[in-house]
Amino acid sequence: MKIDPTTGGLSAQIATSIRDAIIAGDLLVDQRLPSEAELAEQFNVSRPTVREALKRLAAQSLIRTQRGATGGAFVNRITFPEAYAQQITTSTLLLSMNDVSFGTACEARFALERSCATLSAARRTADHLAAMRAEIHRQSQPGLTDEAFCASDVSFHRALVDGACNPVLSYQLAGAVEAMQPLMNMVTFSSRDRARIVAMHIAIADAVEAQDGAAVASGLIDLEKETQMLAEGVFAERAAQN
Amino acid sequence: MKIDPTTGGLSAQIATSIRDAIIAGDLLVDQRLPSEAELAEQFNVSRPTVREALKRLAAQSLIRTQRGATGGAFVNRITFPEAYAQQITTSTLLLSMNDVSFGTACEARFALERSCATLSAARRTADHLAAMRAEIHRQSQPGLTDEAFCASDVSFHRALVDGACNPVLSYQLAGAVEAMQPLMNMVTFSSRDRARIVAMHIAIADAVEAQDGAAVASGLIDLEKETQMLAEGVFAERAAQN
DNA sequence: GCCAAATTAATGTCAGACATTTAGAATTTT
DNA sequence: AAAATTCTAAATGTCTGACATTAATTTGGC
Repeated sequence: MKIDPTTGGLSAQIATSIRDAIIAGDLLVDQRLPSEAELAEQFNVSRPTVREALKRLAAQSLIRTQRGATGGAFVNRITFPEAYAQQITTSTLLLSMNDVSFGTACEARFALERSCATLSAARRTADHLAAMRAEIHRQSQPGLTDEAFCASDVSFHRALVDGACNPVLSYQLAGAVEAMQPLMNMVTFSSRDRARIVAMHIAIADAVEAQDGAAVASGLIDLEKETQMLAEGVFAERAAQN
Repeated sequence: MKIDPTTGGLSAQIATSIRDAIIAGDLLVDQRLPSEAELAEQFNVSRPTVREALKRLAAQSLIRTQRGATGGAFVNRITFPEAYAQQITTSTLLLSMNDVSFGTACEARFALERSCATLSAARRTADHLAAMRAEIHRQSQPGLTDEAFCASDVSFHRALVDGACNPVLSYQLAGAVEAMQPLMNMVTFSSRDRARIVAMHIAIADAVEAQDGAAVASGLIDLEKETQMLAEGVFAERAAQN
């Protein structure tokens, strides 16, 4: 574990050093790191400095710490839910902080989602279908808030993605789909808009049920067009008000 | 900024509290947080505890710190390269730590990559094409190490993805494509295998040049089949040795 | 009026201590 | 002898206080 004295602070260097060891496979999952005192001696720094480095790694779920006699820092097995959460946080902030246009984000989102149309049509189980139908039903309820409508929309698409039965695909798409939610919330839907979207969701669900991948993909294309058009209208209206 | 005393340690709670404030928009980009001493007073904890919390946030690129008289912690604008790096780290570890099969990861990767075939065919510039051709040339050189061949393969696909001219798409796919590299490195390619892969790359590049999105997608399907077949062979051989 | 030195406010680091948690060993009790 | 309890040790979590380092600001001298 060598350190590069040029970059950042000491704690950052130590964190990088340990992270590289984990990535390189020098430290295996569930392996215990030396105690904080030992690390401090090894790196020739004080214990608080080591602790800051360990907190950095803990923030990325690379390690977990345990108190007690046999405690210490352990290399953590990153789980899919943890990775989901991290990716969604990063993606959401990236979009909200970089003036990404609605059109660009929307295009990326639907392009990615179309990638699992074929697989989802082929492999979806009854559970996935049921989840999609349930969300469609929820969306059709009158008096739903915009937030609730969007949340249901996200759940619908998540069910579609999960239908591909590929956890890696689900993970990658989670960021793309969920990170869009704040942007989607900027668009308010009239009840007529909602009806059209629900109709498209029904068409997609029908295609998934019929295991017709091409129809699923074309349904998603229609939905993207509709979404883009709606957003354009909303933004044009807002621009006119100013 | 309230804290939930039930979960984790103090520093984790403080980090969560500040992170939520950033996500909610209470703290804007480039806005300065209170000094460590002030935060310590606000949360009624000591300075080291606050520092550990800040290090957690710094590890996620949510804040940056600056020393000096006007220094402090500032809300950081997450840049695409930073987000890339984080996503690649997370994705790589997720795959390597969870016994994800080569087939599953490969399927996800190509499915995602196909999603930008149409866009890339339509929008690619001369630069993207040149980058693809350059990588094909590099891959054709004899005596290349397996690592160098795989690295060039990744660069080729990155150029293809970037051709879609959608930064959000590039970002999302970076994780999928690059995270596969360690798994790909497990497969060693004979010179005959390489020749076939290069031929497929040429077919894809030709399709991109001709702006034929369907041909790009079908080229990617062929490439996925070839890759899966090669991997199957390698794994079968390894199993036979044991 | 301009340049250099002192000031100041902030983070970065260190040292030592105490608190808390937990596993395991030692002890006591049944 | 076995089981329950207590004790102990090792580790992280936290606090206090101090000093080092950095960089903007102010002040002083020319």
